Order: sequence, then structure tokens, then C-alpha cells
Amino acid sequence: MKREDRQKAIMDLLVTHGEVEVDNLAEQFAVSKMTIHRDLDDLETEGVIRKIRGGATIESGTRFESDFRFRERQSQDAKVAMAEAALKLIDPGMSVIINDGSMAAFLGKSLIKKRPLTVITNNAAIMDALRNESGITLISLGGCYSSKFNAYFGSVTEVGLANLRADISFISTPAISGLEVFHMDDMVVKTKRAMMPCGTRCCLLVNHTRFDHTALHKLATLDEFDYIITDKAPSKDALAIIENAGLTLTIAQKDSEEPS
Amino acid sequence: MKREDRQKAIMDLLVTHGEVEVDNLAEQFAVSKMTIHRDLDDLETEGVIRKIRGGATIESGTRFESDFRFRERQSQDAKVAMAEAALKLIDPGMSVIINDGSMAAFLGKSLIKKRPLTVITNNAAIMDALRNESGITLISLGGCYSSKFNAYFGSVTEVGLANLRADISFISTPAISGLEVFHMDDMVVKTKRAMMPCGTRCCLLVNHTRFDHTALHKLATLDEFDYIITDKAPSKDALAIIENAGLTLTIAQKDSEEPS
DNA sequence: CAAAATAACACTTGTTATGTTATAAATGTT
DNA sequence: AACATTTATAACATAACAAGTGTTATTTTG
Repeated sequence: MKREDRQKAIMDLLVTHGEVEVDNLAEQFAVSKMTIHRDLDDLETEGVIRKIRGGATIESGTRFESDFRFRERQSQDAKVAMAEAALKLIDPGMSVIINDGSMAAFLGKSLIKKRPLTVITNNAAIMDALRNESGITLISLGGCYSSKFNAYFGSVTEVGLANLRADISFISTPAISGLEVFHMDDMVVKTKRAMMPCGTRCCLLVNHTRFDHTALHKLATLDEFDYIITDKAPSKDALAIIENAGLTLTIAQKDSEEPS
Repeated sequence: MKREDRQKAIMDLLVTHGEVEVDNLAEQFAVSKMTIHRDLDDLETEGVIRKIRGGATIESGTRFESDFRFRERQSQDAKVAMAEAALKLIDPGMSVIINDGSMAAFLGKSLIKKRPLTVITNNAAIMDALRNESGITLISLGGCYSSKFNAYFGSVTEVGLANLRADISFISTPAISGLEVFHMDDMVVKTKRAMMPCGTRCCLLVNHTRFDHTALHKLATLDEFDYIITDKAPSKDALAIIENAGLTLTIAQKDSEEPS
């Protein structure tokens, strides 16, 4: 087991247990305490944990949980599964709009499997990934760069969209409540809204943990989307509301779990 | 001498001589032929050279010369000097438009010296460099990515510019003849033209080797620019024409050569 | 056939990861 | 407060790994 794997495993333990002990970890991974200390130092420098005497904790409920570096480490599986499901909506030759966010970035990188494609995005991570891929026509939407979201927003982005049409738009969101979709940032909402009508079809991507949450700004209602992809079933209530409205939720399964 | 340095040196030789021999290089750098082969393989994979039996060439006159990766490696000194001169036109707090090209990219990276700034560009190298700089408001113009120019172009770029105004625009060019400025690509011309009126002032950047050349598309006439910066004096004829037209050419000197 | 290119292996070198020991800091106990 | 005990840090040494290079054998090219 390599360093990186071990640190990831430590994070998993922290996410589930909230706290770990140095001695414990050293024994469990069969390495010296010093090595564990160094691992914890690394993770602390990354800003995802906090060292305490004898071990480390995740500052649950506060800053860390909402930190993108924390979220980054979570739900890799979910992203794989959701990207898998999203790719089924795409055929070579199509044009695809993708918005900001780490889920969208992951999907963006997966798009090379379906080339040739035209990819329209304001997501800097996608631009970096696809810029030098042959068979991908990359159209950047431009705009004012936001390091918080690692994407471009604003009027430039919106007027750029005004004259573009694609076969499908992928929109991701951090909060769904009932039939409404939310986002904490108004600027981001505007861009996402502008993207929606530019796709002939429109697909929402949402992690199952984001159901039953709201945020400051309403982005859309679920019936505006042709597809809604998530990684696991949400709460019964949430599910019932969606089904009562006659909408279908696509629960993405990992390939291995999927019935052939 | 490390691998990277040696490869760079090989590129320098190629740029000046157009061709190199394996045996020759092996002797010159005191390494085995195999090592030279590996260096050439690397450079070929990068796409900047072409291996031929016994050595390698730069595909002069065709794709490679117009490839940004090739130009990248040329005339570092000239770029430093011209960027120096261009920076004198900029004060903190201003907004600056910069176009595509390796000269522009170099200037873009230098802009952090004048922060806070707003930087508007379609140049991917500048976006990469300034994205995570504090004190720089980065506005990407978006557009369709061109790997040849490592920048974004097209209608998205142009409509993005339509509503933007900046204190100064920097336009670079590969060809000047008489009082006319040229570029080989129509798409690029359109974007550069769109940028020019968006700056209250407009500055042309041109390497002295580019005088007395034309290209397929006319971009502008020199009197449309408020400043023209180059690195060395062009031919007498070229200089005379410019001075007769009442225009001033700024010859950028390296700091060390400059009178205090 | 001769020259050159490639592939496979071995050797060297440099980097990264880890463990050990020694020292310092923090905590707990009397 | 003084001491003992635990935990953390620092410094060095070693081990594991990766990168770079050279040698030789084999294949390809002219």
C-alpha cells in the first residue's frame, strides 16, 4: 500500500468515524507512528483534517465539510456512476454543454470516450482536460474567472451562450428540495439558467446527498429537465414528490453492480 | 547538463540550422547515440520536430513553423524587452486586453507586476498563468479553441468583446509591410480587429524580424495604433515609411542595455 | 550489405518514503 | 511545582523506487 492510498484510507476512516488515533493507525497499516504523523501532517496541510494530540479529527459540521477539497475526496464512486449514466445520453458527433462543478468536470473528462464531439463549457477543468484532445471541438464560454468555482461567469458567458445551440446540456446542482433546484451563488445560477435552453435536451446531475437541501437562490424546477441523474435513491419523501410529479429519476449504478 | 536542457539546446540548434545529426549531437553533448535518440523521440512526441534517418529536422515552411510550440522557443530576449516596454503603458488598476500569440502570452504573465489589474484575453496560456493570481480579475473571452494558436476564436469571442471596454489593447502580429499589418488566418484577424476598438488606447507588438513580410489577410494599418513596440530597428526602408507617416516606433531595449 | 533505429537489459544516479534515534513539548500525577 | 509519562518534532540513515543513461543484441531501412 502506497502513501497516497494510505492517506485516502485515513480520510475514509475520518469521514466515517470522525476521529482517528495515531497508534491505532500505525498498527492497522503496519507502519511506524512517524509515518502516520507525516500522513496526518500532509492532510492537515491540505486543509482537510485537524491534528489533535494522539490523532486527528475532521471538523465536522463546520468549515471542512463545505470545503471543496473535502468534497473532492468524497463520492468518487458516485461520480463514476453518474458520468457513466450521462454518457449514455451522448453519441459521437453531438454537441454538449457542460457547466461548472467537480461532477461536471469529471463528466467532461470522460467525454473523450464519445468523440468526435463539440464541447461547450465555462468549466476551466474541462478546458484544461480537453484542449489538446483530437476529435474534440472545444468552445469556451469565456467570462470572469471565479477561483471558488474554477469556472467563468458573468455577462460575457451569457452573451456567448446566446447564439449557441447544442444537443444536450448538463447542469449540476448542490441542492434540491421538493421539485426545486437551488444554488448558493446568484452569478452561477444565471449562467446555469442561460445554459438550459441552449440544449435541445437538458440533464440535471445531482449527488443523492444533495436532496432535501436548499440554498439561497432558486435555479429551476425539476420538470424543466429531461433527465435527472443521481447516484443513489434519495429519501422516501423526496422520491415520492418527484414520482408524484410524473418525473423519472435515473439512479446510476456502478457498472459492476449493474445487471447485464 | 540535464535532459531538459539538452533537449532545449537541440531545439536551438534546429531553429538555427534547420537540421541536426544524431552522431553529431552525441559527440557534442558527450552522451550516447541512444540518449540522443530518446531526446529526439521526446521532441517528436511533443510535436516540435520530425525524426529523419540519421537525425531530425524542423519542417520548415509548413505546419511546424506556424505552430505556437515552435515560436514559443524563439526570441526570448526580444520578448522580455518588448514586455518591459509594454508594461510602461500599464498602471495598477487598469483593465487590459491581450490577444493570442506567444509574445502576448509572455506579456500576460508579466502583468502580475502591475496588479491589481483586469485582464481580458482569448489566450489560453495567459488564462493558465493568471487564473490563480490574486489581484488579477481574469476575463476569458471564450470561443472555439485553436490548438494551433493556443487561444479561442470565433463568434463567441467577438460577441464577448462587444460589451467590454478596457484602458488598453495589446495586439501582436506576425507580418508588417509598409504601413499595413497582416495575419495568415482570417479567424484570428477578426478577433484582433474586434479587440482594437475595445481599448481606449491600442498597442501593436511586433518582432523586428516580421517587418517587410505580408500574409494573406490584412489586419489593420499602422496609424490605427497608438503605440508600436518592436525589439530592434527594422530595415531602413521600413523605418522610413513609418517615420514619413508621422508614426513613432518604440524600440524596446533590454534593461541592462538601457541608459539609466 | 551497411548504417541506423529500436528493443531489452543492466547500471548509475537521484528522489521519495520510511524507520530510528534523539530531543523537545505537552499532558497527567503526586 | 516537580516529576514521570506520553506524544510530537527534528535529524539523520537506510530502503524502495523511479529516471536517465549506456551497452548489447536484434530489427529495420536505404
